[in-house]
Amino acid sequence: MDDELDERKILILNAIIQTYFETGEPVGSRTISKFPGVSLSSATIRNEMSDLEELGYIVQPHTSAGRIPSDKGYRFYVDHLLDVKESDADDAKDLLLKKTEKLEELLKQVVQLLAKTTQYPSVVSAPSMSTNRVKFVQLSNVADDQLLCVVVMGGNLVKNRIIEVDEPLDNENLLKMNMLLNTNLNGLTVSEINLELIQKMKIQAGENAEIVEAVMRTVAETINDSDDLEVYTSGATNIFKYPELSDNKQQASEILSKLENKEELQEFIRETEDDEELKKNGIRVMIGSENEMANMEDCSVVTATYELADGVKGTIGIIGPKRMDYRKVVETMSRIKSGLDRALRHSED
Amino acid sequence: MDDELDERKILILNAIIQTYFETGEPVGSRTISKFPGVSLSSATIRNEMSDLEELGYIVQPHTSAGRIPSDKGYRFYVDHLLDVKESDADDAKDLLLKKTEKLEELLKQVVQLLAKTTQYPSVVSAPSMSTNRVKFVQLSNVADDQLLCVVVMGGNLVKNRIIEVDEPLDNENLLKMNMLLNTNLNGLTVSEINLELIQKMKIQAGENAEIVEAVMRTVAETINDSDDLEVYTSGATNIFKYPELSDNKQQASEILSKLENKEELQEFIRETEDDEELKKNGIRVMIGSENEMANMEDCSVVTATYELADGVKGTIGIIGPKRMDYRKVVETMSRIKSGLDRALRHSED
DNA sequence: ATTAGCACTCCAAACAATCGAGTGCTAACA
DNA sequence: TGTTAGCACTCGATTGTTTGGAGTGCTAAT
Repeated sequence: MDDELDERKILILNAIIQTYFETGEPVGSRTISKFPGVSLSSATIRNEMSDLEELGYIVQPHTSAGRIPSDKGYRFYVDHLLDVKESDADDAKDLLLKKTEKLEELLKQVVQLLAKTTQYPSVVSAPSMSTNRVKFVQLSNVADDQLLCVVVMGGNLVKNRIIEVDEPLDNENLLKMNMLLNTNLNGLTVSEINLELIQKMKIQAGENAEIVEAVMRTVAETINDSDDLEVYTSGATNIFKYPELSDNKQQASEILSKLENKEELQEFIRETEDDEELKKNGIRVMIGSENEMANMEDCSVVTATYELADGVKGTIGIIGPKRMDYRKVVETMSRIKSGLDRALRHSED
Repeated sequence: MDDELDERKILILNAIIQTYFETGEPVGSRTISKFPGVSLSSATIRNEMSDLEELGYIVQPHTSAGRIPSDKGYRFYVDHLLDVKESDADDAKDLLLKKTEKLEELLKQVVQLLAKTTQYPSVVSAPSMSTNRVKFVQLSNVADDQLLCVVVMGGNLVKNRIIEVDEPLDNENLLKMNMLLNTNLNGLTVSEINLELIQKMKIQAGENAEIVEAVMRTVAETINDSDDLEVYTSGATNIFKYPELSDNKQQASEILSKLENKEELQEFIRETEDDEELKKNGIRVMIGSENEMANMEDCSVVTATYELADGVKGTIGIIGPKRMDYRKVVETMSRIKSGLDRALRHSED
């Protein structure tokens, strides 16, 4: 794929993209001829541009307009022309991720930081539960007919639920129950907690098996509960900074809706996790219609995956116009990703 | 204030507002002359309109255009012309508020329901903590150097936090601590938990007072923690349905930003809670610049307060264009408010 | 007191004219 | 042979002009 472009075409393509990034306007041959490093007449450039267009790297919105990069052009830029500064380890000190113990709070901070730094709408998904392991379970009597069930998962993700019961459990039984729950559930992943296991535990429970079963089922539910599988967003209104996304009300509305619809967003961002067409530093760039989501042709999406514990992954991402400062975005994401990884590893010890 | 408008002026004002609600266009005298119930010539109407304008109930965008209601006009409409059907008690069955035990989930459902029903951006604030009372506190060992602190407040609002400790607490001390915490904190409001109290508890703690103090402080922090004071929003993108709010990108962006900025939103929505200029059914309508917030001149805000327990209040609200279906909104809010009140009262028993 | 009639205003939409940035092509040039 | 100057041409954007119509205020008749 490289060989279809000679040195000079690459130079010009780069100049076009750089200029377009700055102005957002189609760029013409004369502009390029004045671009630093290019010393060719506009006529020559026109010829080269004509070739580049034929090869599909740039397009003309209409005759007698300048050229803008096509998705293929952007792709080439991202793959070959973008030199990302490796993030200094020390560099991450400006991250200022407060040592909060709650994952939710941490992620909220991260998404805000991401949005503020990049100036693009940002998304952070909480790590998927499916491979996360139970660390601690506890039932407590909080009222006569209410039990509080608290579950701590890896990464100190805390889930809780109030369970209504018909008759109160006395302290002795509660203690037994807690023992039973912890011995059986500790270290298990969500998917390993199934009816079969509950059945097994019920038998172990002995005497008050009935209550046990009901409670157990709710505990399992609580752990499986994906309501907490939050997606955090921030800076959605940044799209108004980019006319190509917000001039068209229809489109602006679509994008904002997508950002508001957590379920869809979750699903979408998840898809990118295991995809292995990753770019350097584990950061994935999707340009325009490479993203198969509807109404997203004019957007690029950059995502990165962070890891909480072995296999427990979450994603951070931004959505912006195709004319995006990819370098800054990739560098920022890379920094934040590693900051996050570090913060999580720390809290994991 | 009533007496400055005679029967006929009211009739015409009403016709203007009704028509304007439908069309969104300035309405002229001829249109009104054909309005059901009005049998006057356009010329007569013009005279009346001229008076209404002088009195400030309607305005003319420019000479030779029709009239639109002013804030004062809307206010009159809302105060005197709007007959709200009292919400049938049974009527609320369509509410379908699932009996979720977690307040957060309930509120998320409510805000979505509100947005879906009204088609306006909706906001629901979690009840203010300040007057809420501690119901149950528990510390547990979750790892060698980590304690889990769980606090259940009125309305089953659960807060939790991981506390890092230098040395583990043995079971006996943990038990003592839990006793201490519950005896001292139970039934207290957030504001009653202060340094003085902590000091008192420290003395009671006896031997391992040091750890106790540190932990206690964190517990107090956890309870006071207002991070959980969530505001839920839904349907923000509905503003695109109303050209008067979204045609101007600047304004659209402002409104959406406000909806995204939870802190500001929280503060704003709180202000309306204790204000006693309430309308029928405890629902408050703010029209245009009655709301002193910047960039909200073209919006109306309708809020209602729900009550969790004695004095523990939260707010639900919608933001829409001044040309809003006030009747439907007020009725919907009224229904949802009472549905919510009922659901909460139930979970409180 | 009401209304028909009329002159007047002013926005919005349609249309026309102009400008200029940019192109492709050709012919001259190093 | 690759580069460049020059030129005719295209086409969107901008600006100005015209026109139509909805609406008003005022006056005079009922």
